[in-house]
Amino acid sequence: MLGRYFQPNRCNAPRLRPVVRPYSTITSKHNQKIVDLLLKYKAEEEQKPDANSFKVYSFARAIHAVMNLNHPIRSGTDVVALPGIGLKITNRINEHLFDQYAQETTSEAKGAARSRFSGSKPVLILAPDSKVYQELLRNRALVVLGSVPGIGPTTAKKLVDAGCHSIKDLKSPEFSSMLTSKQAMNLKYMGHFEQPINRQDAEDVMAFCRAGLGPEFEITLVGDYRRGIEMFQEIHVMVSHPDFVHVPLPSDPPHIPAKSKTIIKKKSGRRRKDEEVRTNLLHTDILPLLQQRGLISETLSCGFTSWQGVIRLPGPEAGWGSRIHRISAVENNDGEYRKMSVHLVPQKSLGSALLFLTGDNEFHKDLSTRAQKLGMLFNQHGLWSWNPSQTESSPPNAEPRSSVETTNDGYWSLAKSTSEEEIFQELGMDFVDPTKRNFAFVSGKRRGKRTSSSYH
DNA sequence: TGGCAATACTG
DNA sequence: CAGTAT
DNA sequence: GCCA
Repeated sequence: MLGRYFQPNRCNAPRLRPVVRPYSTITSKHNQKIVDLLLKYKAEEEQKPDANSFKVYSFARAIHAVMNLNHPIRSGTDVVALPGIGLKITNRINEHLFDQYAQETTSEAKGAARSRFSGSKPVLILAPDSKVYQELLRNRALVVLGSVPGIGPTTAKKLVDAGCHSIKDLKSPEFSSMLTSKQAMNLKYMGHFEQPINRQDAEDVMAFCRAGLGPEFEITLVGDYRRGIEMFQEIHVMVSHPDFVHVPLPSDPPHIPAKSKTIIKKKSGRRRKDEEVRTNLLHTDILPLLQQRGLISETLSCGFTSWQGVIRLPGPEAGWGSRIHRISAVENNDGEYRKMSVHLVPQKSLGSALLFLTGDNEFHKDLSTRAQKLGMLFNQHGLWSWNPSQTESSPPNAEPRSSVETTNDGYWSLAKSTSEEEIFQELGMDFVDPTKRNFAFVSGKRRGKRTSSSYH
């Protein structure tokens, strides 16, 4: 499973017969056009290199359902209740019907007589005030509004019932006031976030940050970029500075509760956190600078050492323009906008943070598991060793001063954290190139790639 | 959110 | 014919 | 893709 064996080119498949279509001679008395439409979608899915066979089958089922109809489909309501036809196909059929209707009305306008007599197929004519046409309009509006991220079927229905029928309508204050702040933001940046980010975009952003923050800040592109991915959805940046040195201890005291003893919850240190939020370089320097220089456009969430939000792509250095120009561009929502995150990391934790922020998820989970098996703990701040309580006479020279009052059973001490190499070494692994940090590697490392076939 | 079908090929 | 790959 |  998991598409490990997919063949990029079907022409290489050795024993593939000419594509067998269950319905090679498909005719429908009343809905030929719609059957053709669905056949086209089915074929499209089949062509894709990573085709989903269940999806293909679903189209086949839908085609079958339509074929069995003994009356023409006029709108989605004729078809939505049919087994095997769900929301997406209903919407596609509606779209098709609407287009067909528009086409026919224009040809009617050109010459009523001609279209009346030359059309060999039954012509679908709908009065603009007919119930069926209203239904098509409503469904079309539901689809359009539902295409805004964060607006689902429920909100879409509310909006349509309130008289909102298009994205343009939605942007008027009357309707945009019905949106949550998140929905409003997704509307504002519609068409931006779906757009892929390429490596050059990310490099431009990094260059812009470097120019804006000054030489003492060390800036690294992490996430998908560092794993060598060509196109991705979000830019992740790691920032460090010699003045930012705070390395928090793991908050969960014991790593493996051999016996589920009383769970110790220490909520001390709150005041500290508030204090740090104010003095943190992220809040005092990085974010204000990036904002003033016209990069940051929106803040989605802002935590202690990390920020996530929306930026305006600055483009290559030659096209950065003036600060004023960029600021006004952001104000007018001009330019290209993408999601970005910034993580402020102490230099001491550079290696573990790099590992943590580069990912991917599976790889990083694997590291955590390996650490656990060694009785250690891996997080973005470091690889930690657990030192059992020093009731015995072995107070290690690590850094017991930072043990705080976590528990009486022992304390965490930082084993390795400054470079990826030393962390790999400590975990007993060879260095893994960032481009190899993915599920395939993790699973391949565990056991040689075997087929699932095994006899018994 | 995750399970899902049909069939040609293999031995 | 059943298991498997697609 | 659909559906429970």
